[in-house]
Amino acid sequence: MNDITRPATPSLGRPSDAPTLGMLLNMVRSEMVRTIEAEMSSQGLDLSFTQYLIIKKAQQLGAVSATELARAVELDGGAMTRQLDQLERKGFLRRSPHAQDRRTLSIELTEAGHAVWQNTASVCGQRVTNAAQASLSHAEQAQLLDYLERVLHTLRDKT
Amino acid sequence: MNDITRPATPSLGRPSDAPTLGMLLNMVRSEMVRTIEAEMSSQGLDLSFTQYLIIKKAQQLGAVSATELARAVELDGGAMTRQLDQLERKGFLRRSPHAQDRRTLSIELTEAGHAVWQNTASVCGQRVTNAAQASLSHAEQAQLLDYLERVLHTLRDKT
DNA sequence: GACATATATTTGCCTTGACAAATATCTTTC
DNA sequence: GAAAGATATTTGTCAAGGCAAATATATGTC
Repeated sequence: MNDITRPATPSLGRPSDAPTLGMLLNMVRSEMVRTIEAEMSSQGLDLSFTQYLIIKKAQQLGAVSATELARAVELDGGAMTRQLDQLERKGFLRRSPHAQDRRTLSIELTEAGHAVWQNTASVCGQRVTNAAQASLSHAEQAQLLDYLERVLHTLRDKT
Repeated sequence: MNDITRPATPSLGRPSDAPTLGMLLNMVRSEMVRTIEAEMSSQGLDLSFTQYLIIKKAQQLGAVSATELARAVELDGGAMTRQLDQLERKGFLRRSPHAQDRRTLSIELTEAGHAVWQNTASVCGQRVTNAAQASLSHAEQAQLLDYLERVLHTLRDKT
């Protein structure tokens, strides 16, 4: 019965039940997220992947507004407010009023925030990222990133 | 100030603020999901990406249990129950008792389910997948999938 | 065969993120 | 400079998914 429902595929291509790009992205991403969170947890650091990204970006960008940060990590503004609440409660960042624009916040890592990034979070991220790509040569790793960037731009520009 | 906080990166590597693998996967995946959902919506088909995957898998696998289906699309069992509720309500699939095991359900696409997959959902998925990979040659597309599969297996086996 | 253990499905609870409305504050236009 | 429109943040609401408990049924052990 399977022979009938499965239309003859050109036998040179990939098997018809091989994971497609969307499915694969789904799986690789969630596996990677899980692993990074587990790695941080094993170091006694209780951070979600989203919070990991926020701290990373905050560290890269220095003082930024919530909106800029939200754009940088592709997170909804409302969700960002709540994540900032949590990260502020944990003592990793600080909201201060913006000098020129009273609507805007200036968000910055605290000392504890910088420390947690340098000593733990970035290390966990690096370790997992390296482990994930361990079966690829350096050239292949670069190619993978390049392909993904090209796919991203194609999806955004065209469609 | 930025010059200080940003440690000198080997200038041959990628710029230190270039998106990393995790971030890129995040972005590409969500863009792809959004685009497929938009494509289906434009065809008058109201399906989430998760539901798209469930129908796709159900179509590939024929009659399956909820647990098998859940594993196939990497979805929690509880979440699967609720998705099946919705898809059953929409008339795209059917739950019947399993002949040998009274704990288990046998899940199968209805005629409407098969039709919606063949005529609309799979077409939308194909269109978006192709568009996403349009800037890659066929060889590069195959390589991208291969890299992602290798990354996935590395993450799963090792760590 | 009774009992302990394992598995399938469902349900409740909780957290997260998207979306929209509310509020406060710029910015532009006249 | 007042009104209209744009932008930043917060809050409410909702749907989705993960986890754990509940229930029903199989399976393995003695």
